[in-house]
Amino acid sequence: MVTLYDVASRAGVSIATVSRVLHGHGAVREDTRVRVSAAIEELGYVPDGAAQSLARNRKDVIGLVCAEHSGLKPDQYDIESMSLMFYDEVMRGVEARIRERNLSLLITFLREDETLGAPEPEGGPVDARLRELSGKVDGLLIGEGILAPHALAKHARRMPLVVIAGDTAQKGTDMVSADNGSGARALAEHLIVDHGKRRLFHIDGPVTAPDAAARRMALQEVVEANPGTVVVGTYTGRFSVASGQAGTERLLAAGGPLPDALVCANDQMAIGALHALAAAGIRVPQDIAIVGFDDIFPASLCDPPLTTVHQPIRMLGERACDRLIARIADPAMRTKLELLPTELVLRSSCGCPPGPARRREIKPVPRRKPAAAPALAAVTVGVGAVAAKSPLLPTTER
Amino acid sequence: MVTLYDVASRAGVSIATVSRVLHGHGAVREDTRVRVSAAIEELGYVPDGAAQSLARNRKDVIGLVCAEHSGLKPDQYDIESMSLMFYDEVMRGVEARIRERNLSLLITFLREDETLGAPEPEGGPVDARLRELSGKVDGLLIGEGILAPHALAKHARRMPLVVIAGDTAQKGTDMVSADNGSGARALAEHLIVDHGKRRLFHIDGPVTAPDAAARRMALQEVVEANPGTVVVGTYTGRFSVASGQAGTERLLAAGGPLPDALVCANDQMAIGALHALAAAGIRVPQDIAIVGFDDIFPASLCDPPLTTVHQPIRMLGERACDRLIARIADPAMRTKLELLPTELVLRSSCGCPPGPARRREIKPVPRRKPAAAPALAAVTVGVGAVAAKSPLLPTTER
DNA sequence: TTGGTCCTTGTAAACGCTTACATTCTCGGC
DNA sequence: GCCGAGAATGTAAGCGTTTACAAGGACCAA
Repeated sequence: MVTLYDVASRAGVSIATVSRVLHGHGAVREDTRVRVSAAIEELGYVPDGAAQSLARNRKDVIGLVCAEHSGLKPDQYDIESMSLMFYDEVMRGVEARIRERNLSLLITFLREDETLGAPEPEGGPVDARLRELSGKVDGLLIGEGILAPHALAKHARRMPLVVIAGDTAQKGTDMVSADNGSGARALAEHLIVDHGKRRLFHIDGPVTAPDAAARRMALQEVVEANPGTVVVGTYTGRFSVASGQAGTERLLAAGGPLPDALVCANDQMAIGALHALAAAGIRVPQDIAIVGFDDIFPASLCDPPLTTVHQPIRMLGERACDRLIARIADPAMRTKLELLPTELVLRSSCGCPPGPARRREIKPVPRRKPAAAPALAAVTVGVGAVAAKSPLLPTTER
Repeated sequence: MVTLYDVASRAGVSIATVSRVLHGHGAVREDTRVRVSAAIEELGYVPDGAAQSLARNRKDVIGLVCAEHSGLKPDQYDIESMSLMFYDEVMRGVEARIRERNLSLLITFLREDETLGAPEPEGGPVDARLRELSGKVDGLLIGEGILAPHALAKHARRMPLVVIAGDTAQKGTDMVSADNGSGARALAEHLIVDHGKRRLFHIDGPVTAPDAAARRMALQEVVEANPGTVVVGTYTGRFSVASGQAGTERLLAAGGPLPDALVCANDQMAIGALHALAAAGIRVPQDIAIVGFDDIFPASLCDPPLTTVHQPIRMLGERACDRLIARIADPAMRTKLELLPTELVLRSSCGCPPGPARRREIKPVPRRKPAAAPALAAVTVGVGAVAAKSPLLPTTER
């Protein structure tokens, strides 16, 4: 291994001078600079990152912890796992920011079976992995649902940490999330106001999922705000295609008049519903409208293409990264919850005319203040520039 | 920051003892061990990764360098960029291996505009990024086409390095790649032998792409080996949906009898071809058969579902990682090119009956020895276990 | 008791870098 | 030719670990 000493002795200077040349810091005479540069080049010297970190007292590395589906074999890499793309895109957002600042990105996947279930006991495997990780980074970005709140808080006390797409009710931790509530609200209003749908059937997500909760609450608010509108039934699915299909089959089996629209808590379940309806010979959107949520890639491919809500996933990564870097710089900064605006994507499954998708920016709607959480340090709703320039539900062709 | 010294003084021992407890190395009396563990826990001590790396003289980190498409905005995250999933899946393979050995994974994306074009001058941006990276890792995994061969060789001399899916003609560097040749050969044989197609039209990839070259060569060999079979025309596309569509439109515009089949160098172009044919009212596979390559996710969704060749992408990551770890352990090891077997995925676009995809393992076919490269250090073709148990083109239902 | 073994623990020297501070040059003004 | 100010360079003290080696204790046999 080539070290500073090797370069120094080759160039006939001290290691301090080599270091100065390397970073262009102190003043170095031009001819020495040239001599040293030559030595560096000839020896192929590359500074040792570990030694630099130690001496500078910072690692210039930030860690990203993603939740990975468990036991997924390569050939099962199907629509269910498309949600994997969530972290892939988050990662790209993070990486873009990281790079601008000359930092590095350390990635860890946590398997589903490691992360779910009861709050992990102290010293469990996830806890241990996280500890080890934290010795190698300046700060941590953690995806939703990876750690139980108390464990999260514990780690956050020890090191800079930002949660991505977490439970927005949780306080005292930096968090960046998509504005599920406003998205779901806009979607419901589109169905009810624009398309005059009155009788809705709700294919809900799991009760444990915080984003499902936000979407559910928004739907209810819109329904309440529009007299004559009613949720004729709810099926609690598991965010999978199969459960969307099952829920729809059960709805059909129950008989009675069809509802006007099926509101699905995510795209996968909407796709499942589409399958079930097609099998029953029911036409979408003529006989019944369907909407999803998330705008996963296949949403634009199915028949009819799905009206849904797009999440700014990559931006989630960027913002979370910005926040983390800010916190590393100032550990005393107040914690914040930042909600990013979503976007309505109108395709034809809701009854809109076929053709290219139309997109609507969604103006963030201040959430009902959660009764039990008045002490939230700060809430940033939406993002200045984007929110400011968008009037309520403008339609923009792209 | 809590250090070894803090723990040591709290437990009333020396730092050496704390270190021993931490790693369970030397003998430590039970009661001291307990005392030290308690101190560690109470103080929330986490060893500093940089200091450990420095003292141990290894980083326990490996780097993965991926090529990212440039200027891709979030809402353009469409089928063209599905190839991004390539690295996402490679990454998961790598991560799986990394984790088993308690290493960490450092990720860097290189943008297309940084990586393409003429061999980069010394000290260019990519070179600089790579240098910096290499100070932080024990070894590097580099994706195809990121560095010009000579630059690659230069870096490989300086540190352990394995190329993923690179130009298989290049020698002297460790490389793990999918067996494009055997895959393309099997696909062509399926069309010609099993379906009796005789007149093929080839929608080829860019001349600069090494995998396109491998596929092209295999197609030609199969055609030559089957008298009466002919490639009636070739269109050189750019691996995009649009170019597949354009190539097909040009074929149709030329008039004359339709060929029996369209052999596309990747799935994206096959999908473009499908669009063009549908627009012209030509039925697939009744009027013409189509096959793609890569088995990207949407290949199973289009109409008709695409017959194609599946690449073991995740395994690519795993093998490359294994190889890298081996090289780190033994830098003097001979370099190897490892080709992983591909898999034929039979759906209905080739004329096979509709229904669930059938998959065929592909027995690796030794490649024609490239005339100009006899000095290849070693060639491993296929993978022992898989290759051994599969007779020529067995059909396996899954 | 004494000497010799183990077992346990402590001491101190790396590891390769950054950087505060000390030292040596260089050079213009007198 | 000398002085002083700045510029250029060198010296050395960390940074937080690991680990070779030394040293101290406990215990047993003689």
